[in-house]
Formats: sequence, structure tokens, C-alpha cells
Amino acid sequence: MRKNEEIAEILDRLADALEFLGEIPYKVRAYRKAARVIENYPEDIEELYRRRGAGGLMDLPGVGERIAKKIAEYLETGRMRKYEEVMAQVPKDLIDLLSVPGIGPRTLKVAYEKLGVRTKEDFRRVLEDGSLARLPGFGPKKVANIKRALQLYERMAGRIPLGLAYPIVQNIVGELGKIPEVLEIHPAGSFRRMKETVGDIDILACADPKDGRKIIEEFVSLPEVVQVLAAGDTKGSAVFGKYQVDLRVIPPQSYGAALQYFTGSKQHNIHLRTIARAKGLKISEYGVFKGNEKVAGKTEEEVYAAVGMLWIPPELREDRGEIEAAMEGKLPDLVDYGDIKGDLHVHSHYSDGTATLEEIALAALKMGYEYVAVCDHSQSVKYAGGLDIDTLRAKNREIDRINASLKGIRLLKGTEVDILPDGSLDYPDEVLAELDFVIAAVHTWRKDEDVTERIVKAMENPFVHAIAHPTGRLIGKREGCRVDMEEVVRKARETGTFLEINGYYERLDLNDVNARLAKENGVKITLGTDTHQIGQLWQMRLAVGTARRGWLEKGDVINVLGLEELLSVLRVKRRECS
DNA sequence: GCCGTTTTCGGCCCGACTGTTTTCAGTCG
Repeated sequence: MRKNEEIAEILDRLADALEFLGEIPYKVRAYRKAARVIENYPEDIEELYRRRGAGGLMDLPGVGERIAKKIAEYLETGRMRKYEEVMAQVPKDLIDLLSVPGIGPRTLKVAYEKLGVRTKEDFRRVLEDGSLARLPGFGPKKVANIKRALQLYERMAGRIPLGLAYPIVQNIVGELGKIPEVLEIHPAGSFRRMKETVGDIDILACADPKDGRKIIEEFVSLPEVVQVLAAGDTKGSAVFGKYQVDLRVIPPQSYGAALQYFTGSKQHNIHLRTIARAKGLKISEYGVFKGNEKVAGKTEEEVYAAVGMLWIPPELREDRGEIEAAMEGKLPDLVDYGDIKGDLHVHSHYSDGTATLEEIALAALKMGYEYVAVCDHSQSVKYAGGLDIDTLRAKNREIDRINASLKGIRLLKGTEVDILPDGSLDYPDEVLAELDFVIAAVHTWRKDEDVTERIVKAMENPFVHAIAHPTGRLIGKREGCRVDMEEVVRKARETGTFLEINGYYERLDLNDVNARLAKENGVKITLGTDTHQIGQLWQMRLAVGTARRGWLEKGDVINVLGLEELLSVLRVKRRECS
């Protein structure tokens, strides 16, 4: 396994522990920064170290002499004394709670010292029995807020954000696909449906049953496996990092039926089986049967055809009308990843991203894109390095230089301009007019504030092409702000403004439901990854998955346009408003 | 702990919100 994730995790846990112990925040931040850099470093950090030693590590931004030494120690010995030393001083179970938004190091420290809290259980107890609320600095409202945050967090526990499952699944499918005995291999379950969070990861391999044991053996021997839970002839179960993955080996004659069955959703399958029953058929994971006769099962297409309908793309299988549409031959012709010609939301090092403009352009070229909109934050977003007007213009000049020198890829001058509390924008119109692509976003809102009016006002500006991540939700961390999505969609249509599906794995905002609402009201969608490091551009897959779950077709998505067509579409609103 | 046309010390993103206080600590983005 690549050591990068492993080391990043250690540095993160070290940062958590130091934060709990009251270390100066800058030191904590230094560890976290190093963790991010290492996690996102495209090459194997061990390889870098073997080749160039600790000096090579120190070339990474944010990794200095001390951290390089600790990493070297870990790579050489498998241990890091500093880490062990620090972890011995903290209640490990308790500091996991630092990842719950609203619970910080001081809260845990006080509970630890004044109330003897040592575990998550203890912490829950002092929340419930009122003892935390009685401490100085705490009160009923604060405790109620912590409780709510903890509930949201726990509801997520066990479910994996799709974007975290994605690389794990890709890797397993890629590795096992190389085994000659594996005829086909597919992820199933909510992962295949591209649901925003995934329960457990299910993978199906198609093979002759006699090869089952060998395939399962290979599966549980993959280097990323930290624990083997089961390994039989047809099913294996193992823990990859923090997540459980099940592999089933299915014979070719029932592979389609099994894939259909294990993909779900449950509601979809129930509905499908009800229809089959009415036709005197029975669907199981082994096939479609008429009496004792098997009439289908090799492929999913066969299974759906046997009950009189077209094959239904997995992303639609939520029993939201797809079965009726399939029977009437009216399934949408969904947008495909291969249709996408560019990314319309990427950050560079000018604001809070890490990549240079040139790195972004080259990475996009490699992905086969025609364009990328570099949308850095605007001036008042201080915490994310928002650009003042002079810097924005300097960046625009650099974009011109790069565009002049690179063929086949065009960087678009963009901004993710903040929608201020009064709904006005963070740059004046004459500055926005200098840009190719303007996406506007609300980043901060007062508690319980309804931001609909702010977004509506922003859409009335002729220079705003799109609204970024309209609800602001963060999967498993934060509910979105209050926003009347129907009103936003109505206004988007009226003003010719696009809405974004943000593919950043914690956002996926618009979500599937809102994306479909937009489509049904004739609002066009932009896809953006909100990439902050080059290694995040792949999240376009998540954006497309969400679009497909929202029934979006090619014609609904701006990113399928070629460069010239895109530029002309981006001029429409400005022209109509002038 | 990192880093350097403020360069080997002394900054490091910092303003706003919330809930608790009565001038501030904790947390967030």
C-alpha cells in the first residue's frame, strides 16, 4: 500500500492529540498541512525517500527538517517515537470526537479534566445528565448544539462518503480484474448507484465456481487489507483501511441476475419483482424464472428484458419513476463522463488551492479536457486567501500567457465570487466583466438565516453565470443552509443562470434530487470539482454520477459543450441583460 | 513546526458568530 495515506493519517492523529494537549495552534496546523501535502502527493512518498532521502521529503511544501526526520524514522523502522509519546498522553477514543464539527479541543479538555471523561461513551453521558451544562462557560444551548452535531455525525457513522469509497473500489476492481480467471468484475450496491454515501462496499466477480477460492485468496491478500473477516469459496470479506469490503464470486449463467440483485436499491428491486410476478415470473439473485424454467440471468439486459423493459442505468434505480419510464421506453439518455469537455470550478494557489495555473492546465490536457475555469475565491474570503482586484488581474495576465503558449487546452478566467450578506457581490461589475466565467457562492450565513434572497439577488446580476454549491451542505458534517430551492430554480430559469453540481466529495451539491428539480424546470447545470489540489480533478466522476442520479441528459449540462460553443453560451446572459 | 525580497527570529489567515458572559473563549470557514 502506498505509504502516503498511512503517514498522513499518523500526522493528522498527532495533530489531533497535540491540539487536545493545548499545543500552540501553529504547530498543530503545521502537522495538518504536512499531512495534506503528503496525502495529495501524486507519487509514493516511500519511493521519494528511497531516491532522494530526507532532503527529498523536505522539498515538499510544509515538510521541514523535523517532520521529514519523523517520516524517515517511520519509513525506516515502522515506528514514530514522537507519535507514540504523544498518543500515550491522550484518551485516544475521546479525541476522535474532534472530527465532529462543533466539538473542539477545549470542550474535550474541560470534560476530560473536570468530569473525568475518558471515552465517547463518557462524553455522551455528561451531555445527557447535564453535568457538562453546569460547568462554567457551558450552558444549555451550547450543550444542545453539541448534541445535535454528535447525532448528525453518528447517523453518518458506518456510511462512507462516495468519494472516499471511490479510490478504494477502483483499486480493488483494477487489481482483481487482472486475474485471468476473473471474466468480469463490477462494484454493486449503493456505490454502483453512485449514492452520496455508501453503506458497505460490495463487489461481484464473474468466474467459474472452481476458481472461486483462488480469486477470494487474491482478494484477501491485497496489500491494503488490514483484516480478513472471511475467506471461503464464493465470498470473501476484508477490511480495507477503515472500510469493510465484500467480494462475491458468481458463475456466468447468473452474473446478470446477481449484479441486478446486489445493486438494488431495495425499493427498485421490490417494484421490479412485483411487476415480474404479475407476468408470472420470479426474479431472484440466480435469475428470472418461469415456473422452474430459467428464462434470464446471464446479463442485466436479459433480466430487464425478461420483464419487458429496457436496461436501467444503476444511478436511476431508486424507484423514482425509472421502472415506468423503462416500460414506456422513455428512459433519459443520461450524460456520460466521456461527454465532459472541461471542469468549471477549480482553485489555484492564488487562493486556497495548491496547484499553479500551469499545473492545472497540463493536468486538464492530460484528462482530455478542452477547458478549465480557474475560479479562485474573492477578496472578502480572507480565510481562503481571496484575491484582491489587483491580484485577480495579475492572475488573468498569467492565464493569457499560459493560453498563448499551450495548445489544446484553454484556461478560463474565473472567480468564485462571494455573495455578501446583502446579496451584493464581492467584486464590482466592471471587474466581473473582465472574466470568462463567474460562479457566485454563499460561504457564510447566520444561524437559521434563509439565504434565498441573497442567491436570487446574485442571479439578477448579468455577470453571474452560475451559482456554486447552492445549499452549502457538507456530507456528514453540516446540514445546508436554509434555502428555498424551488424559488432559486425559478429565478435561475428566469435570469438564464446556471446551477452547479459541485463534485467535491463532501459537497455533491446540488444533490441528485435538486438536480432533477432544476432539469425539470429547464435550468442548465454546470459541473465543477471545486478542486484544491490536482489530485482532486477526478471528482468530476462524482459530479457526473450525481448528474445521472438527477436524470440529467447531455443537453442539460453545460460542460458537454466544446470551447467555442461554451464561450458563446457564456455571452448570452450578458447580452440579454445589456 | 514551517519558512524566508519583513530571511535564522518571529510571524503564521483572521473576522464573525455563538453562547456565554459583562469583555471573552471557543469554533468555524
